[in-house]
Amino acid sequence: MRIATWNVNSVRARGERIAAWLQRSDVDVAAVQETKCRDEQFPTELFTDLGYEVAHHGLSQWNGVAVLSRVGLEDVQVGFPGQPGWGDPEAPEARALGAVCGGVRVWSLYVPNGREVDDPHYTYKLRWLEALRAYGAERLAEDPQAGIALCGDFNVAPQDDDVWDMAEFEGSTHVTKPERDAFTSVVEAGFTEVVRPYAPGPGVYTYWDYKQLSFPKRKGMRIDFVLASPALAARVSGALIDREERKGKGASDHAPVMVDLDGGPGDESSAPGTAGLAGA
DNA sequence: ATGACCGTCTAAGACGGA
Repeated sequence: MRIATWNVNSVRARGERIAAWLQRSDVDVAAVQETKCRDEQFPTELFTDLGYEVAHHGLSQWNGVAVLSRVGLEDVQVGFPGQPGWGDPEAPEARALGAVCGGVRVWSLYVPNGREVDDPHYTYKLRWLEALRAYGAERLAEDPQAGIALCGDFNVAPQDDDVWDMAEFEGSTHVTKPERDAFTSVVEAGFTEVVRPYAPGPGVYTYWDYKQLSFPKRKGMRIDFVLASPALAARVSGALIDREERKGKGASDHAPVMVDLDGGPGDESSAPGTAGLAGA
């Protein structure tokens, strides 16, 4: 079974491109972030026409998360228990959607950006990650064998090698110790980041700014991850950051990230001739 | 070449992104 996570930066601006990528990449389950639309604006038919079921949660032109699956989509959860809110009055944003697909609970997560270190949005980001850790820890305490994938744009570069030049990030969000500690806490709650072993750095990223020729100059950040529960991590057989999809006109500023799992629907051993992911 | 921001809301700039 092949799962993917991708911050698409508007599903309306890029729907055809997303659909073509899904089909070309033989993806079974996709966790999608930054759809930038309300539910009634989501181009559902683009994906149902390809055999995917669709769950989307979007409240405005901001944020928006979806799960697309062709291996079943059940028990949809809008947000996770304890998810912090934003605004006045404070309310949860459209940043988390979970569904059980092919026996795996797949979460599409869009962690708040943080904006600036001295911005209230930064503390919101830290609270959000702490709440995610607490939720994940609770789920694993209830069922240590649960297959859970925390997929998404974490908006944290956990290691110095995850940005092109640490000196350029002096005083910036995404690389501060509190953010990295918050990310590490989710990992230490039992969720292994399963992509890095197959796509090691340095110089391997998932995001490149649209500005200043960042992509051709290879100035990127690794901020999109798949964090797997112990039972799920044991099934991972490969992973790939598809930087080809960042090329050309009409690309998202994030690349899709794919992970292959042994067993479950679409297992390679039961589908001869299907090539697995080779890694970086 | 992979090429010098992009998307949304709204009608010219503001906001968010990271």
